[in-house]
Amino acid sequence: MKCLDNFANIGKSVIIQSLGIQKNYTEVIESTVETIDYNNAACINCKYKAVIETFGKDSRAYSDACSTCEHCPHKALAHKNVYKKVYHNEKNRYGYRPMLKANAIKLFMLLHFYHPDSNGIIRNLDAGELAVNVGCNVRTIWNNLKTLQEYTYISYSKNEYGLINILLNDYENYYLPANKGGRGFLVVSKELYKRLCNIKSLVSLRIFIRELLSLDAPELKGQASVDYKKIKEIRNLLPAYCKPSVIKEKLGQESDIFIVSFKDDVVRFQIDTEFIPKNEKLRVHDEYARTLEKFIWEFNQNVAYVNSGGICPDYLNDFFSIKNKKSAAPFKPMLLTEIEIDDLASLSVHYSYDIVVNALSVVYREYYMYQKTVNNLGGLVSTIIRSEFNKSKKAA
DNA sequence: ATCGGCCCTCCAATAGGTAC
DNA sequence: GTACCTATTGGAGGGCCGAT
Repeated sequence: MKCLDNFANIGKSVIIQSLGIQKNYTEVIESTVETIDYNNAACINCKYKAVIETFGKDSRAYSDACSTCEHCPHKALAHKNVYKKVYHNEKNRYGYRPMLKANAIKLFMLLHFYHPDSNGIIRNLDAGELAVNVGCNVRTIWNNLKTLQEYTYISYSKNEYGLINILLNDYENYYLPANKGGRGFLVVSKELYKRLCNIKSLVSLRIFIRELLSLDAPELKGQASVDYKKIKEIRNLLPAYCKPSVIKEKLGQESDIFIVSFKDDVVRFQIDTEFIPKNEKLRVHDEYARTLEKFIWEFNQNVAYVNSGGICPDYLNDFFSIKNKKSAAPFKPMLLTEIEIDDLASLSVHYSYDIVVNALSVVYREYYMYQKTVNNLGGLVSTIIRSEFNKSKKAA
């Protein structure tokens, strides 16, 4: 029985594709800005007011007058409401793949818990075990693997022992920064996943996972536990047959993730505090800190062994590389402070654990091996990560 | 391979909203 | 009020999906 990770990172783009792309819609965002009030007594006979009223906005006179007014001691400010129309087109933003059925969604999410490597490859999965975790028949697993491959979510093959090897097609994009086309990822704990698996209806699953994404939106900083949605907004996320009555019926069913209530055409979602995205991230942070400590400890255990000619285990290859041997200096242990571990754990939540450990190996080879002091390990590691992203973009 | 159930489409009836 | 249009609802039925 392969062990599931306690947490999985799942790309937001692929989640949204699997749930179905939202219909295009426009949103009017209202905000207030402070502007200079020219009805103010001091302005009435002012030259600059006259200039602003007379000259075009692209003229020199106009812009000079504006900057004069900006610094005028007599100016009075007024609040003005501005409306901005924002167009939403998810197909452009997230890309398109055919949407999935409930068991396919569950299977796809489950795969992320089998610690894919940095290329998104997972080896030697047992179909029967997947079936137990999804809560379906083995044949359903095989059928859905086929579907997932057909829809280009994954590639897979069966080896001579009947075990499955998987490639998560978009995995590398999950961790790209926004300016490189990354759309971020959702942190899902094993416990949350299990509860999602308890949701039988496809419509409910779509609504609730969308709600998890909403609560993870950057403007909420992932802290909110309550969200309101109009039935109409929910309809936009669903196939056309999902009339308000259908939605209400599906949301009426028990859920152990959200408490749902209605008022007129507004639905109130309240998430179990345990599963607030922010809390999921706090817990995964603690887990990464523990894992890093263990990693450093194991690493140091290997230093003496490798120095005396022992062969290092595969997962430490990046640290004990042949390149280092040429320097003839013996390998040195790594001693990290609690704060440094904490910083690295935070970066792992942001960029993924593997990427951080890989960057740490760069620090080891280029700094620690030469006894160079590192004042701000977190800063250095994130600089290395960002430059890696830039490199990979040039290569592509 | 087959069968049942659920997802989804289609359609008609009704309710609600707006212009005259 | 009437005419017209849109939104919503419920139901019938097709067909695909998932389970055996």
